[in-house]
Amino acid sequence: MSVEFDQILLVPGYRKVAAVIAERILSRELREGERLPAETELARQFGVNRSTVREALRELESGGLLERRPGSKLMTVSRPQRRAVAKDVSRALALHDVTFFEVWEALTQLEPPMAEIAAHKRTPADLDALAAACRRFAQENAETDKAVHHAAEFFRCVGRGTHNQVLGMAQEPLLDLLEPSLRVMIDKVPQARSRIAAAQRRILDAIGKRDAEAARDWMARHVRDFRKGYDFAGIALDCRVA
Amino acid sequence: MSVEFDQILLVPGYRKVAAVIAERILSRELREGERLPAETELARQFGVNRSTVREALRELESGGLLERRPGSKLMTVSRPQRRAVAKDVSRALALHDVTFFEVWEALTQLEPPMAEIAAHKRTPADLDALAAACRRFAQENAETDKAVHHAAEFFRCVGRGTHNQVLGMAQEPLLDLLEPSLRVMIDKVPQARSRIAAAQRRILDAIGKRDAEAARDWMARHVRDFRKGYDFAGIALDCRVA
DNA sequence: GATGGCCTGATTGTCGGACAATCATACGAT
DNA sequence: ATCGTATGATTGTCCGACAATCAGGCCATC
Repeated sequence: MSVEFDQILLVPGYRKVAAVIAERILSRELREGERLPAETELARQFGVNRSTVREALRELESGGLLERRPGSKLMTVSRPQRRAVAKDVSRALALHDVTFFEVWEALTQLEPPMAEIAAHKRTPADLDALAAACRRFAQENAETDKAVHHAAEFFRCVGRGTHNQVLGMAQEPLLDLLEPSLRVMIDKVPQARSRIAAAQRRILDAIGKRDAEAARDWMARHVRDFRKGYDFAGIALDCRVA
Repeated sequence: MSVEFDQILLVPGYRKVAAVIAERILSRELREGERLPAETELARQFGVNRSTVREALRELESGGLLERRPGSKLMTVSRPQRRAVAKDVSRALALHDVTFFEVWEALTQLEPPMAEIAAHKRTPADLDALAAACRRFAQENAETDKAVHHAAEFFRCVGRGTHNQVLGMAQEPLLDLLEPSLRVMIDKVPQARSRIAAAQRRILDAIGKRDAEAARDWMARHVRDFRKGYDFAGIALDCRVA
């Protein structure tokens, strides 16, 4: 029988400092918007050098737990912004060689239920936002970039209509990853713009009438249409996104 | 008419350095596992001080683009690990006061389709893993912590069975957020363990037989059961997760 | 030949101090 | 009341330093 030892792990100071501050934020002992002490003061309190504190701050900053309000020096506690987190997720997925198919498949599973829920839970304000997004896509779709952006924005409005942050957060990286392929597709498929606009109107209408079933169905068609667009544009589905 | 100027933004050096290195990694110019030059060398190349380089490295490290293999000094390029990214997501959601209901609702929408896809795409190896997870839950469910962990692990196995990284990544934060409530529930509801075990067996069976419809249905029931468990255990659904 | 000890150089983690640029604030002049 | 200025605080960046650890080579011992 052999003697076994656990691996001893020595955590560097900057990570300990970051962990302590992060814990304070997670436990809501430090509230959002609260200003952190100056670096020298933190260094004094933790009993480490300012350089060490700064490295810890960089870690927390990139994690979105701290931010600096524009034109201010002191760091303030903040909740990670959805967009920023989503960006990290899509970056990670891209590096893991996610394919167009995987993104599309996830869309087919995620978006229809979201439309259904939005039909139930949307407020008048949500509906206004959705209508505005639909209008914007119909009117400003000449430039490919704008068209793509507005198409994604429509999905986001549906997401907000669900009043479910978890679903909204799950959707966000999908849209990031969808964009590049959507750009190619809209460019190459002449009828793409009109078909997207038509689908958006149907979905908007269904959500407006609180017709959950119709919202789900039209959203399902809308997403299925993307796949046809891929085929038509000659985008290989097993090709990685980035 | 007033003259307007765009806000000028001065990006600190450590962020520029981080951005340049990140771009190299994203563009796959730097490949996974490749070792980064030493800090002094990087400082020389970028023409900045080593402290500045170090702050940039902390940013990339916490983003998962760099890591240090245990027992090594040089940093190596790495792809962000799914678990780490998911942890960031669930942390963000928790800070945004996500409720049990939102998590549960997302589960109801996400898991059944995943079971359906897994029934189609699972390999024999996936099935083995799923069966093992099912067995582990059935056998080691005395300690609440183990039971919770194994229940989550079963979901993860289903996720892997979909062979869709996007869905897998969407699922992961849900499981993180589910755990605390599941812990309370399993503790307070006597029949929870047996019901979960039964549902797992049904799902496993359906996926094994490639019966997509049954897999979806049983997964839907499985998740719906959680809600009953919440009610039974007296967990308020509109209560925030953390 | 394999093992272990020892030396040397490279690298990181941490420290202390320094300084210019910017921010916050109060004070005073117009 | 508005503007300019002085003053102190804070950050971004730099320099230099040192202990601890890692990597690799050399050598003695078994």
